[in-house]
Amino acid sequence: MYRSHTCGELRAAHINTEVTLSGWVQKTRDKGFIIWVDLRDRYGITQLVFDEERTPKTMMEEAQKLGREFVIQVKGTVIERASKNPNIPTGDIEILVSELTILNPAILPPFTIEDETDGGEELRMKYRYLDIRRNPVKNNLIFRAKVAQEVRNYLSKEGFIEVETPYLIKSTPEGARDFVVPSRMNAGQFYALPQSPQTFKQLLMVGGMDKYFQIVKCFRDEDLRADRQPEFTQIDCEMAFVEQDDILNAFEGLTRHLLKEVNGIEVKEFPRMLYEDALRLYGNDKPDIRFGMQFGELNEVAQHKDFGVFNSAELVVGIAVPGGNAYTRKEIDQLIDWLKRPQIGALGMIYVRCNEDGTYKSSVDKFYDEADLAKWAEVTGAKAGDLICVLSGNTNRVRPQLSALRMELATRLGMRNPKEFAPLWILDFPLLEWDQDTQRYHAMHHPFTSPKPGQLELLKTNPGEVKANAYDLVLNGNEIGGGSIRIHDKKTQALMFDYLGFTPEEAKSQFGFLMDAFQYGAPPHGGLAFGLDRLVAILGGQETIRDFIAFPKNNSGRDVMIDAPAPIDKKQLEELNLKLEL
RNA sequence: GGUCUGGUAGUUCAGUUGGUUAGAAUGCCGCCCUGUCACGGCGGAGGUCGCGGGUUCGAGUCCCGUCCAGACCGCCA
Repeated sequence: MYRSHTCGELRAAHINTEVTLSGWVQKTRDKGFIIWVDLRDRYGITQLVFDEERTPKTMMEEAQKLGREFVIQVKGTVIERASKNPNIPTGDIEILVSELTILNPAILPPFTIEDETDGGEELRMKYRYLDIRRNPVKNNLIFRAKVAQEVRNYLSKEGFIEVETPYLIKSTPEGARDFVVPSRMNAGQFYALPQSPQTFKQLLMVGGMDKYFQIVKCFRDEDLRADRQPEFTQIDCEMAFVEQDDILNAFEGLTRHLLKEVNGIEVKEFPRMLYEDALRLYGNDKPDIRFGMQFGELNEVAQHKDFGVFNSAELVVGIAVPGGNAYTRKEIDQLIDWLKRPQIGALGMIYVRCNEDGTYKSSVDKFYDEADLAKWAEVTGAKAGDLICVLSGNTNRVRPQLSALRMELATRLGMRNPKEFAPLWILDFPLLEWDQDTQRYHAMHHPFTSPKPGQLELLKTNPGEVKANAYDLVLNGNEIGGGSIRIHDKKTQALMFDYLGFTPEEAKSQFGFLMDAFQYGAPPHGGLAFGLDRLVAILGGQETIRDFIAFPKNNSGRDVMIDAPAPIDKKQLEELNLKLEL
């Protein structure tokens, strides 16, 4: 028996108990006459004690040699500490060791195994197994397991069946780049790893599994971000015989369950906002509504004077920054520089100071008088002491720019409290999106999304106007889930592929199996998928998803621990009928 | 594909206008220490300044190239 207790559970009540503990040496404090060893495992830290009076000399010497991260086993007696440590749960007791076994010595770790480690990102990833011993990472993984467990609890209770779908599937040109796997038995042919189990879950609906879910890995061969990994996990869900409201209610229920069970927070009914309103009021389709600073469109109150910049703009729009009047000229200039960086790309910014005495001072006083500026303040909701920031130009460019400014300022003002949760449904996404590169429409969500009832005809005349039965769940400015009511009849699906520029042959070869299935009695269905990594990070109050993934990839898509990807040898290439040209 | 930031001791970082022997903290090693828990004290070891080239009497420092890491834009149905 390696252990009778964990390193986190012994208390004053256990005093005089004989125990066996195993774990890692966190730290030794050698005072000469007495040696303390902090023994650590997943559950906590328990202090071991060796001293001149009570410990045999040979064991004393052995204890002196213990190094950080040695794996040891001890037998001993729980005793009361002479001086207690109120900072840890086991701080009232210590173990007077009677037997010490070194199960495995350890070389020095390249960084300290502590909450505030001295290790940089790269080292931590290379020695991820050491990083996982640290509380912040360990707790994140435990937190993730808790979320996944609660997802299963809730959905199972609601009658959902977890079904696994294949990872080796077929490449399709729509959407993200596929990860591709060569087939040895079928020379010159390739599987693709799924970007999502989309078509399979729809086929499960045709198969009569009317409530399906799966916690599943998905793969997209695109560049990474702090919140984007090439392989990531979705909570993938689908239901048959449902309308949009049924789906929204079902997964609002799941989200509310998670917030309650995981974060201990009760949230009221989630607000619902139309896509076009989100763009108009917040400049993007995933607004953070923990704070205000809504957009005020100023065309009507700013395009009647001789200011050419505004007059020629498609959109003049501003936000009121609470307390922003306190910014110095220099700070405002820095803000403008921030906006002008290529990543944001704004051409400039007009600002209005809302003085405490009710007067206004703007960077465009030459063109606008107090009455004009008062109207701007009214439209943007600016109060005395605020700063109105105004951008103008092409609507599709200005909205994201002002949105970036809104988020940046809210972050600086501490208005994005990670302990606060503001979920929000975004509804009625456009079905199609114009793609400049290919000069055609492509599906904004995916090609299986159904148009709003009665809008099919509009596809022929105004494709960009067609709204979809598509919805996103947004939490604190992050898209945590998205889905749609699907097309479930062959005719409509064929029509969609046609509008998306597929020839009937292409549609048949790529998605024939789906359209075939639709002929055999496909029920109306729809669903949604949550990004689990991101959801867990947000529920955990953090920005980056990497520390909620046990073994994440770095910025270049590499696993620096196992050093993957890596070349394969000639024999493997030959078996796969592959030749490299490098 | 692009923009920006960084790469100096095991680790995290500092290093001035280019100028003698490249520093600090922490970790590590040794000795000491009668209740530590961020233990303390004394001493010690530890460096291809990412790599390659250039400018210069002289380069960690300036220039060019390159590699690596991070953040972002494009991309992510």
